[in-house]
Amino acid sequence: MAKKTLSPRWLNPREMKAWRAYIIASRRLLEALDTDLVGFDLSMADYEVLAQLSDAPGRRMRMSELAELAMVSKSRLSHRMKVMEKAGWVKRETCKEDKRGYWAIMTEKGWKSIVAAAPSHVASVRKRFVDQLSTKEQENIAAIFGHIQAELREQFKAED
Amino acid sequence: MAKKTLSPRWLNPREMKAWRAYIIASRRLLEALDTDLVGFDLSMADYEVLAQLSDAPGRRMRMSELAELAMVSKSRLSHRMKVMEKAGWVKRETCKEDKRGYWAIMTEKGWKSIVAAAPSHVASVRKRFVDQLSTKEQENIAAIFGHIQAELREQFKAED
DNA sequence: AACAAGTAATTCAACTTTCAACTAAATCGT
DNA sequence: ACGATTTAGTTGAAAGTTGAATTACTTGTT
Repeated sequence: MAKKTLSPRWLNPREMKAWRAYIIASRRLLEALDTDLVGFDLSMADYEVLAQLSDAPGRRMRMSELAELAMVSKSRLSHRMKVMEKAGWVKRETCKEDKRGYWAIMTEKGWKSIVAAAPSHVASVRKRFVDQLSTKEQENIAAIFGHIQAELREQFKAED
Repeated sequence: MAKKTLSPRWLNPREMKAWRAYIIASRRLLEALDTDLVGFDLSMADYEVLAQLSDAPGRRMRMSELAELAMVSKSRLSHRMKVMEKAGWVKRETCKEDKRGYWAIMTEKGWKSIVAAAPSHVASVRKRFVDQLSTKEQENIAAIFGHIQAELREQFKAED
């Protein structure tokens, strides 16, 4: 990868303001949302795993697919699943069609946990984020971050 | 703390789209920015610590203030400083005016490291975020996230 | 059929972060 | 000036995360 060393273009005040506002607010926001879940013994990451699993048909999903959807590494998912299995929220079953694999399965208890946590979590997301935005702003955010995400994928491809 | 259990207002499709786009893009973005720094042996968090320190007069700052500005816990800063001290990027000196405290001081080597990393980091922030936004969008982002941040502070106060 | 290459998932070891406990110094109230 | 409280910062242990190595199975090639 060739490195450009010539004259970096520093951020101008407007750019800096956008970047700092975004990064600082995001950190605080994520922090707050995580804190809001503490009472349910969940982190945002674990919530996401359970939420994805609860949406799957039969509330079961292959580990890899779950890792993908919940945006965590396979290794991390393995570790978290061990913890959540101990808590009785999920279990694992070997997969008959592909014996290398496992099904992650949400238990009744796990279902109850996520159902209990969801309203509070959604309320947090509303209060701290969604309800702070006008309709127009919501659409702008969706467009902007949709674009950034798409561009990241492109950039990733381009960098091999 | 009283808990509202009555009829949660789920997110409508527009709200959901904004929230998901934001949260997913943000994760990927932060991931990419961190990856971009790997070659400099820095994480975003460590970069932020060094950047803040390098901006301080005399490139020195009290630990607490540095923790505050870099948005990390005191404990975390202590641990990271130990690592960065071992790497020769910073050192600590007891504070004469307040003998409980310490000065975090950036070394010449640390200064060189951050100066070496900065152009690449700024280029990443540009390429992956800032340059993806129009002038108007930059202003919108600054306004929106400035507002969210302010509101978080309010909410925090209100919750004691 | 045999074997190389690829894939699913876990495990191990190193590292990072958190949380609570701790030390030492400063400040506050009386 | 005295004890009580607060503040600055560190520490150690536990929990979480990462990435490479590993195991076990599947797929593709000849």
